[in-house]
Amino acid sequence: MQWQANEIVQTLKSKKLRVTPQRYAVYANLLARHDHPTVEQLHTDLNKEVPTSSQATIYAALQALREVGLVREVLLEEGVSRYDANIGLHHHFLCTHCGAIEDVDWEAVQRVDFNKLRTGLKAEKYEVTIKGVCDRCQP
Amino acid sequence: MQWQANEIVQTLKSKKLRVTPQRYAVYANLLARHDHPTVEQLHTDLNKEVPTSSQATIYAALQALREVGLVREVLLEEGVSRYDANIGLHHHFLCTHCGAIEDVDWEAVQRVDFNKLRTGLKAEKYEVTIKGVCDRCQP
DNA sequence: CTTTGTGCAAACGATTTGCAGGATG
DNA sequence: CATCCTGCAAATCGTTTGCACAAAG
Repeated sequence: MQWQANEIVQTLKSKKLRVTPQRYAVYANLLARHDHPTVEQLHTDLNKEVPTSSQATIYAALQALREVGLVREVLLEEGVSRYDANIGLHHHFLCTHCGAIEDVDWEAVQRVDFNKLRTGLKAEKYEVTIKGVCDRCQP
Repeated sequence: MQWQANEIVQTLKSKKLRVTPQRYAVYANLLARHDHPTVEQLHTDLNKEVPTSSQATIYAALQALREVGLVREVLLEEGVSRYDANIGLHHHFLCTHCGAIEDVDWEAVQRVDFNKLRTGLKAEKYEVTIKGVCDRCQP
């Protein structure tokens, strides 16, 4: 998926978010990568060439983006919050060896039914987390 | 599942863990409840009547229990580590309204196959996280 | 008695907050 | 030009660590 600057700006505006360079940078970066970076990774990456955003601002940007549903938080490992601009339904694969996280297409996993979920629980959505070993970590 | 003091002691010994009152208390408490408490909840609960364990000790106990596989960490919500002495395979239900977490029997969910997992990924295990509303939070 | 665990307090790291100045619409 | 954002530094919160003493086997 390739995104153009203009689309990104329009998307932000459509959510009534002010388009600041920092916010744009955070969102564009998240759209461009697929490894669910942490705040620290974002911070390092964004400031690689030229300083663009402080940590606090990245946190604020992520929060704003999360509130309007453009970004989601991914919690798979202890003590690490990762962020994902892939909003569509998908599952996750976590390499237990190197910690890499990868999106898994929704269609790559059969649809799950909850046969005997206790009555009283109203399920709304679900997600499958698959753990295993990625190719780079295999013998 | 009702556990007797002796079983608990034997289980700990079988894992070569020294049986201290604090460790025993943490593990017995986790076995007795099913709400995946946080460290803070454990700390409060254990010291309700009589002070038994400091926070640091609870952390240490949980780590020891986790290393031998008697306890697992459950990560479903932001910034909260929960602990679970239910070691068997099971899924989780998370109430999006009140945050309650509930175990879901492995058999309550059909078995999941990964039809088109990218070649190169070797899946070892999986878990389904279901989000929705529990009965206490329904209108 | 040797080894390991406990508890306190200090240290730590990720995230949040207060606030003054700056940019956006 | 009113509103919202940024960046800095200080504050906060969960978790970890160092160390002296105590307990387990």
